[in-house]
Amino acid sequence: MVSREVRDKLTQITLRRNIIFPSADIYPPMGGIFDLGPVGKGVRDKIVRIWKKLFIERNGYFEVDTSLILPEIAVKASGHIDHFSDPVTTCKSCGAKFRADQLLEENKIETAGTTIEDINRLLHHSDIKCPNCGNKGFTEVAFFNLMFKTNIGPVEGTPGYLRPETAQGIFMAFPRMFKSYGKLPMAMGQVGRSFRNEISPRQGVVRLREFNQMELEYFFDPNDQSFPRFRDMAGKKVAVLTYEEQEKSKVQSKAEQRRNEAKPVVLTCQELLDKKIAPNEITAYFIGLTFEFYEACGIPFESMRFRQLSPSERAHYSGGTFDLEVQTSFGWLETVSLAYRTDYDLKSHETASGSNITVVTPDGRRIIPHVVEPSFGLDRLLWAVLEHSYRGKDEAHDWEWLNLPTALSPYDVAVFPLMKKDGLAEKAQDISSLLRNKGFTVIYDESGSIGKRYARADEIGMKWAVTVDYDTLKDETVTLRDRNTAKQTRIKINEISSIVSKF
RNA sequence: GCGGCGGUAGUCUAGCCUGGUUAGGACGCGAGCCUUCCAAGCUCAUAACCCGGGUUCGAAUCCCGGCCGCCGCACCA
Repeated sequence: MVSREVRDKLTQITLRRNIIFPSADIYPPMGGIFDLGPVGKGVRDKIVRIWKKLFIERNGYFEVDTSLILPEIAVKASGHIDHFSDPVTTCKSCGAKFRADQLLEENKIETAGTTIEDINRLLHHSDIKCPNCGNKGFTEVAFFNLMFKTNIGPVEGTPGYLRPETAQGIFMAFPRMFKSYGKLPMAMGQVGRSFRNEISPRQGVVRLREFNQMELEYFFDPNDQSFPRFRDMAGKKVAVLTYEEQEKSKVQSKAEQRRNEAKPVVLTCQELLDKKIAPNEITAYFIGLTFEFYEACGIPFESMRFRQLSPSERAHYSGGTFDLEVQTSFGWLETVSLAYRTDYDLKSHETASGSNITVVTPDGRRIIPHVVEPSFGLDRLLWAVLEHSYRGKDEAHDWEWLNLPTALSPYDVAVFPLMKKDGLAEKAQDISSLLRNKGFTVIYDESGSIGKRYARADEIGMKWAVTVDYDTLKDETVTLRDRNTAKQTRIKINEISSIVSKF
């Protein structure tokens, strides 16, 4: 586990360097909403770039960008009106808040399919006592929906909602996309923002009201759950915490503790299939690909595991769900959900819209495709990446620094003149624009001493720093400093671009 | 939402208990001098009492409410 101290130190850096900071904070603060400064945005963009490479481009999948605003009928169909709002009631004696349906269920009163009026009646005609203070008497049950509601059109226009996940846009675009490109299996992904009006956001960027997702929907014929070229992934090693393993740990207390004490097993993707842990090649493939992605983002193998969810934990329609959890200062943190959603979503939209969403297979069957969905929480991943990259002082650094993978460096290269005078600054600026014109992102810094500038660059995780000194003026060479070792090598100016882009 | 604790420049913090300060310091940032490679030094500058109300001649300080944060509980389809 990453220590609490690391979280505090990192939080100071992210504020001091404006990597992540509270939104609109010239006004009274809002919880659960943050801005990214240039460095945070730079690192996050690079995480997205790697994701796209692996989850979209590698297998020729489609990337789309669907709307943030959804009509009410769509969120009704997806189940977010009914399942995404909690019936909340308050104890009149002690003020504790409860979910009314859970109170009833705990007292063996069936609530499935009941309306809010039913729940109210059942609750107020029962002898249920407050689990907190033991007294009877609850307030009127009210729904609290986690979606942001708005109006489409003028004041009293059609009700609309900010999307609570990016997935629904993909499902609704599926029929149209399939008609022009369609052949199963087919996959579409998108990177975008989603909104959940959390009751009490906590823990920095871990629970946000406005957050970023990277989701891929993989559509396939349920009669063929193989994955094309699965063999490419078959040997990939992953860590998995099976449901059985979680059950075996006999710690009686909280489910969370039970999970934490259970040991993940390291298996290849092929073994996931052989041992029947993964339901199909598709799931096994994406488990492997997710590990590859996280390792590329600098998360150590030992600090992550796919946890198989128990039947009671996963959504009712799910054919199997695995969460990727990463060790952070908050404990094991869920950052990816890999869900087998069956045909639930497409079927719901077909029913609600009346559109025909079936597709015809090559052998003439008319089916609704099934879906496997790897869904990534980008903000949580960004935070986990930062925590794992944090380094304190060491032999090569008399300051804190971020050991980000080269591919996640917020800018490609830093350029410093050894000093401002004698034309060094001008030469360094020339080199900066040369590199910028070649498409590199460059930070140029001439203030303070050279050591201070190295420290500043290290603190935001810059991998490379080029320094212009007096030899540069004589022979067109510069020194290239590697962040991790602080070692410098002298290279020609025209070699910079090949070395820096090599990674 | 409940309970406990907290909120002072960009960051860290002193002051609060025991009301009266030009609200102090450090780091950072900016300008300048100096400086031939890892947060050197000097000068100057920038910048803060979360919001609202109350008590008082006077509130960063005491009281109440709100907002936000941390910890615990609850919640997290």
